[in-house]
Amino acid sequence: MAKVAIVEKTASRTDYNKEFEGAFDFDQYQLCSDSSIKKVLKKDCDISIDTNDYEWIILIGSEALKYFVKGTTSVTESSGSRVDKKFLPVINPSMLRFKPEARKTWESSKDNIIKYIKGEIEEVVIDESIAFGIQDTAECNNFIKEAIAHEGEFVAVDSETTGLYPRDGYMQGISICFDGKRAAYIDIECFTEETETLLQQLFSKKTIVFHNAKFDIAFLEYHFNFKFPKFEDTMLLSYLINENPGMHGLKALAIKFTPYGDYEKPMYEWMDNYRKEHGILKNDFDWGCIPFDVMKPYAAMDALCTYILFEKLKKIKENPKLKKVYDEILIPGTRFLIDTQENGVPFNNERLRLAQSVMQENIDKAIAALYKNSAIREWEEINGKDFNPASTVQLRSLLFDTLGLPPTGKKTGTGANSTDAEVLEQLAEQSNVPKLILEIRQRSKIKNTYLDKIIPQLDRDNRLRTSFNLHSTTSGRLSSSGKLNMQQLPRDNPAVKGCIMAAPGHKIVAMDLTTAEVYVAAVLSEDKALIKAFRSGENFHSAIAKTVFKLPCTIKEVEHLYKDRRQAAKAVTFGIMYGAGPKKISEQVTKDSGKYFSPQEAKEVIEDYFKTFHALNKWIDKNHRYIEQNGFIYSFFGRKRRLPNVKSSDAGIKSHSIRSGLNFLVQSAASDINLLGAIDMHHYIQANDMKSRIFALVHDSILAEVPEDEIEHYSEKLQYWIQLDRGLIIPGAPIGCDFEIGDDYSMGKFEKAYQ
DNA sequence: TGAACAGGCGCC
DNA sequence: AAAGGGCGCCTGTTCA
Repeated sequence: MAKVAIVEKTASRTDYNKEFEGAFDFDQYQLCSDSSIKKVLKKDCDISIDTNDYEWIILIGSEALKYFVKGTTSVTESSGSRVDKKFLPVINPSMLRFKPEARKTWESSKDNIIKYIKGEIEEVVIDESIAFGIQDTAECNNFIKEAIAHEGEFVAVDSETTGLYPRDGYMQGISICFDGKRAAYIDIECFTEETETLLQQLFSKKTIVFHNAKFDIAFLEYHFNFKFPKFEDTMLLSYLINENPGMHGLKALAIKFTPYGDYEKPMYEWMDNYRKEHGILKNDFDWGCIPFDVMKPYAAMDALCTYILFEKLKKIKENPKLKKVYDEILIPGTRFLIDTQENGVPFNNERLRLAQSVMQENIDKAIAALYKNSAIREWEEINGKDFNPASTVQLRSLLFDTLGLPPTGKKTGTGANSTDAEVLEQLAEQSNVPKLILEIRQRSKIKNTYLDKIIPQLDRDNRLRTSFNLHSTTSGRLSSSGKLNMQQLPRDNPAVKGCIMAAPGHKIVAMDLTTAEVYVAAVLSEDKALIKAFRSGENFHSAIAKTVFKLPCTIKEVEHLYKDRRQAAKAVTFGIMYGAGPKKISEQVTKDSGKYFSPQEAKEVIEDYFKTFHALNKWIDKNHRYIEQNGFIYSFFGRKRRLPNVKSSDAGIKSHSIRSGLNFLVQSAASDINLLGAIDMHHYIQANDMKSRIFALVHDSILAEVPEDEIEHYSEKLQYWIQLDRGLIIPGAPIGCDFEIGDDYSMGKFEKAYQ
């Protein structure tokens, strides 16, 4: 019998003692990385066990993993898989009480570990017979010919590049696997015209499987002009299986679904050594400097694993709803986003620089004003260093110690006195410091996060090409990241939006859906009163306020006669979509209206609201029950939201899950209306050879640069595709589309503010 | 030096 | 009894 040790950090051993009972003999060790705890529990601590004494060492929880296997962080990633020959990391079973969703991971990890120890899992060796390199043209072309001739329908392809965006790097090589048994990494250097012809034949004949197709196709199109009529994406399949972000990387999936585990580790070790030898910081590492021979096994393994993953993950397509999401949203969405990203966001360099210097001046002025307050110098003398307004720790001590302002009672997550915007506004009456800090924060945010970041990343044509992601939200919304998150540009301050300018002869056309999520709720709940509000064609929140409060005026008059009532109705409408309670709604209304609105008043309005929208209330209750009973729910367009935590014994976690599930129903369908409309419009643009270019999506809006003579055509067709009856529609009252058209995305506000 | 966390804040 | 959903990214701080 193998000699096994178990190492853990906490002292709760009962869980796994029971789980592993009888499977094998094992010794236990407690790991204490925290020195203060270590002293107290000295007797239990034995972190200096000799690993040579054991054939296997089970590591419970991330602390234990980190201690023995350097460079690892996430235990969920490798739970149940062998690491570094003899270590078997596994998630801590004590978390199951609070996180029942981890039950599956625990069970399969446990089974795996037992198999390893009983010798039922054989070690796989990665060598030339399965992962090899090609640097010779003839050999390369023969291999591609072999791939073309192979009977299989699928070919996995992966590319190695020196950058994340096609214009920021070049291609080093591509890996191909056509039988799931072996894969080749081909050096780009050996490509000839014939190679490219053969590759295009391959890409045209077969269905090409990528892991993150958006990335590979963008590179392969930009650098070679290859076309991919049929492709699949293992990352998107993984997303269908588990919509929670974070575990869709090839590495994590290979560990989970292939026998090859963390095969790239030696390459990262090579990189670490190389950086150490040459004194290169992590961020400055150039992927181009990895020699072909170092890269080849790992690059080839990427294609091999992608192939294996596809064979396993494609089973999710047996679920007809998810298959539909994949075929009709995710794959067409990939194609659409490649083009949208390639179009890029048109920036005006001069405006960016102007805005940048204006922001810097404002910051300098505010800092100068700040130093006129003697408290700052006092603080600096006490602490012996310069005051940094960006440090919350320093600000906290300045406000509450040096200045002696009374804390508002609002705390941060860790129990310290908060210094957020709300607190600073409250404190502004007693000192000029909070106001100045707010000003510095606001301008610095705009400068640091947007202007400073955009300028150096512009492409030669002054366009910014950033990423939109299909796989990183639980609701099916897109996310945006990379060079710039296009979904969080300041809305009211024109400094950034004003820098997005259409080329001469073009306009920026921004289409917004109006109250999309409420529209979805109205359709799904079939609430007659809510539907009537949409049918009225009048301002939605005014119509709602009139109905809820039975206001004795026309809908148009609500806006100025009953402003407060309208505000309350609006807050409740949105609050309900998020599952907010009276407390939150009272805070929201107080904030919006500037007048105190008590939780009791909020409670009464909510009651009135549900009395008016009775069917909506019933629909919400019905779905709450469904979510609680089943632990998952499907959206109108077939997306699935898994919520295993509805079974949690923690009431907070449980109710959070139920709120998420309900919000998912409206958020998901609303954003899919927008995405499907954009995809269809994009196809229409291509089919009709229009010159309009969609360059960004923001959840329920679509941004495009449109030639002046196409504006009417574009707007009319976009509205058509958005309002198309996809089954989610109020007959006679399609979802509202607002159009804004201007030379820049601030719609002229930039000029007024800065020029 | 790098990673993780904390606090904060931008958007829909 | 109380309960706001979904994101990404900045700077500062702390610790290994």
